[in-house]
Amino acid sequence: MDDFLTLLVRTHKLLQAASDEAMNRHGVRIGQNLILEALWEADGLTPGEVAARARLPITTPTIVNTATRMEAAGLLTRRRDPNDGRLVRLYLTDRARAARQPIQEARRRLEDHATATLTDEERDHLRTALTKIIQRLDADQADSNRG
Amino acid sequence: MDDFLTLLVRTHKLLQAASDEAMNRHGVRIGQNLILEALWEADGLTPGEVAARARLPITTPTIVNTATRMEAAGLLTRRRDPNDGRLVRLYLTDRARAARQPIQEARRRLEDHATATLTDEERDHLRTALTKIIQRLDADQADSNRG
DNA sequence: AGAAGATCGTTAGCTTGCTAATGAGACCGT
DNA sequence: ACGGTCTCATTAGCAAGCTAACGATCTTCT
Repeated sequence: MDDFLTLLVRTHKLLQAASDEAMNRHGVRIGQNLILEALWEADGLTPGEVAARARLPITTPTIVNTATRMEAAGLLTRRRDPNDGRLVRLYLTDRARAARQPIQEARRRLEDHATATLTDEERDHLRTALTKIIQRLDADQADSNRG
Repeated sequence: MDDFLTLLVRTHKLLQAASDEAMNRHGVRIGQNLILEALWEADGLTPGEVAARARLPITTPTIVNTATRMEAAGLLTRRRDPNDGRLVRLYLTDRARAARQPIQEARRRLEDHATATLTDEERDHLRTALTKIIQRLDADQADSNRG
């Protein structure tokens, strides 16, 4: 009988691998997804804005490094903000915009596939449990940040 | 309302961070845990054996690289097998053996803490759901490995 | 106006994971 | 006995994440 930590890490690893494989077929790596999602919603954000608006906590240096790889892959371009020389704005290329539908579709299908053997009730329970754990651990972090 | 993939990645990230912090207090990093667990059970395994017996799938190069860091940190020593020159055996130091109880205890406490706001029933549901997902995705992998 | 401070992106350097390529050693068949 | 093959650990090189340090630019205060 495995402990919960192990089950969760195992699930995460399998899902990340499957996500990466699915996205690869559209010329995108798993680590680029958060940036794509943010820029699909609002093109021309700065790295700091992407980090702040991403659906998951991510640091600015990670955005910058990933953006560099995406630039090399022809997925986005960097342009200096004309009004504030400190800022750099990230703009998606046509290729990155075209990948939106297929990638979102692929991720939705993966999620459905992974949870296909669960009942609706089990899916609900799963979301509830994960949400509770996140709230609990987030609260700890807030505490430690307050010192 | 977040999708399941996001909830799971978020949970994983928080738990990994908390695990790493807990283990740091005993001079061990999160990535070293799988090797420690394997060698606590059976000291003197080879990198390949550690990879095969670890509680989670992990590749041999990852074992080798992590073992190098652990050697530098004084957690283990490498010794060539006298009967087979290809093999390298990994032996824990006293320090690594002494860390066993506190680390296992810390991980157990973390797991209890993270799931403290769940009912027993919710915990059961969670394990069931994760197990089902793992089985599902493992089956896919087996398929693709068969070609 | 000019210095001090705040706010950016970036770089440096680390850990953890992967796949593919290397090289040393054991084994097997002739 | 020795050439080919198989089996190991290791190395090389990449992606993705982090914290800390750096350097450029804005802002603010006197």
